[in-house]
Amino acid sequence: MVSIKDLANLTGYSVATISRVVNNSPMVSEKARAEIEEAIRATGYHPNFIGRSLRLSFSMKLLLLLPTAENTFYGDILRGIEQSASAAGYQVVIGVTQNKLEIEKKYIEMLTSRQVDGMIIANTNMDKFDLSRISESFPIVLLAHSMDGANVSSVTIDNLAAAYDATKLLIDLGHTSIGMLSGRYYRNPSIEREEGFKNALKDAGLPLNPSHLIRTDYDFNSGKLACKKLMSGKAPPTAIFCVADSIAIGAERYLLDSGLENVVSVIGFDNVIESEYFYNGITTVNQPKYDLGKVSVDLLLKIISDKSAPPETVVLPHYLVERGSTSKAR
Amino acid sequence: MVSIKDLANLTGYSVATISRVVNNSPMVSEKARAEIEEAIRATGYHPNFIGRSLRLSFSMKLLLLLPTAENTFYGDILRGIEQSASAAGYQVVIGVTQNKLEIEKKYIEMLTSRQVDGMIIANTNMDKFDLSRISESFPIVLLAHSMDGANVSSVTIDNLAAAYDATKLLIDLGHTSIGMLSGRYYRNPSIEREEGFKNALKDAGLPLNPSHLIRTDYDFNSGKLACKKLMSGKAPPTAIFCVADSIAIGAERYLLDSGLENVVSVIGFDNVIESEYFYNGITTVNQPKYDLGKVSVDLLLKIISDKSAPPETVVLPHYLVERGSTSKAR
DNA sequence: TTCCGAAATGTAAACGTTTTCATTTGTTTC
DNA sequence: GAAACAAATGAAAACGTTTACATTTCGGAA
Repeated sequence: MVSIKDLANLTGYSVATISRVVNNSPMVSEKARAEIEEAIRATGYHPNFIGRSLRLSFSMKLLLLLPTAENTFYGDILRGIEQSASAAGYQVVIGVTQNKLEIEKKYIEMLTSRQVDGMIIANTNMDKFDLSRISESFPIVLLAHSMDGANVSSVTIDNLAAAYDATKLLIDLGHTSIGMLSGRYYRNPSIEREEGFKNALKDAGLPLNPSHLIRTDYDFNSGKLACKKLMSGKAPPTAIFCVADSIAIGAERYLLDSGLENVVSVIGFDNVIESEYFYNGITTVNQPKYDLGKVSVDLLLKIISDKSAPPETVVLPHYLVERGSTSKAR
Repeated sequence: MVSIKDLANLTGYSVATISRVVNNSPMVSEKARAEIEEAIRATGYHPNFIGRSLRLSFSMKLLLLLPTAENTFYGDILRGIEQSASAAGYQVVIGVTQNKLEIEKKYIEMLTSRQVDGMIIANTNMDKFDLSRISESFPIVLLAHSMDGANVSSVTIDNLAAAYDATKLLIDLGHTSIGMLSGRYYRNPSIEREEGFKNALKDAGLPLNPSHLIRTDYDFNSGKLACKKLMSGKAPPTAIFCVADSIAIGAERYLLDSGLENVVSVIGFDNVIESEYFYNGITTVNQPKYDLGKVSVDLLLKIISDKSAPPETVVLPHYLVERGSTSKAR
């Protein structure tokens, strides 16, 4: 592989001058520049980024940690992230953890071993202690969720309020028996959304039947099964708040298959593209996905440039999107 | 940041011995190992991967280039890729190009600048010349598509045959007026699928109405609009072959909205999860997504370990999945 | 011509590793 | 106690950059 040293030997200039040409420094004569550029072309030289990173001690790379690549929720987020990152000259690399702590730790090493300058975490299996410790030494930002008691920056919506609003919509439609399909892992943002759900019921003076709260995985099939379980109980609810659109779609699918789609209302969360086109549409809570991504990067870059800045939480607005999956109780 | 040198000063051992401990070399006394490990714990030392990469001249990282992060098609693929890669001790980083050549080139630099050891490309805007040139010097594999005339390895299904089979299914159902929604960018795999489509029509002695072939983007809304256009012509087809499930779902949505779902059959391509649950299901061509990913990595690693190996094309089997979106012509 | 200042170029160290080769230390054998 | 050998350790170079500082070159002014 041809290096700066080879170009130096080839052209008779020193490595310093070659480096200056490569980096467009003005301090080099036209003659030298021309000769060296010609040599670069002739040899097919490419600067070695590893050598550069080592010398400069930063990589201009950001790591985005995703639990899965199968959720369209992250598509828009990623666009926002890439927009902000590339505007600042950073490259984004993505790591998918499959929700496994061990894979997550592998990726964290990219941070600790200086392969990336900072990290955005979309979902973590670590606890608040791990997270706080990492955040002390390295720039990280939590995306679309937060962690109680952890000393770490995050960009999120107000999940509690959003879940409250969603549940309130069902209540306002006249429903009095309302169930919830929540996340299997008992952590944010599921915790907060359960909280908002329960608060809304309480404020309306409605009871929560314990068997009406089921925890499941964030995918279509799990949602379908969980809904089946919910509806097979002895006093099934007439409305269901789902912690994610993927679950809501699974639930609606079950209802459609059972001919219950007009009897039972379903509301989801996230406003992913499928919720728009599935059947008559899934009513849902919109998260500002693009902005969540964009703001995360902005915050991360701020932390990178000022390591001593205290952790900060940014809350972005949410809103309800009413579609065909919700209707008046009858 | 604490380095091996700091540990050397701290413990009194040389950097060589520290390095040996870090890398679990057996050539180090129990005493030294214990002392050094203690120092590592105390200082919170993490090996710097950049320094290591520079010295070793490989990064143990693979780059996966995706056109978008919004297609669930890539979820399974990624799982296959990660499975094979991590089994071999490699890490996978993902770059999303948004289908923009300039972003793609940025990521290609990660290869040429030695930040990754090899690259899997799921979709490219480069031409066969670019691709052949890169493939000459760096390990790359094309995933789920190939490029005619390019001297580059690829792992794919037989797109021509698959499209032929899909079209044949419609023909066997008695349809004689068949349209196609293809990809906007006239390149593989759209080209091959159009070819298979046309061949099937020809073999059945059916004419292709030129206005029945529409090229559009790979997403829901584009599919919906394209279908509308297709059905608004003066002699609309009774069956539609779509180059991707995302398009097929958009098309089926339009048909549902127009009350045509029982009149017009739709077949998609890829067998993504949504095609299973959308309405009565979308008939489609299954691609072995997990295996496509797995085999890509295996092939890439082979190329990495033997740079002089000639490019190779691996063809994996496909099959049809019949669901509710197709029915007998009437 | 000589001198001066600016512009161009070069030297060498540094970033954090790994590893070859040399050296030291420790153990065994006579 | 010396010789022989194995085990443990260390010194130093190398990977490919960038850059502070030193040196050379070049015009122009005196």
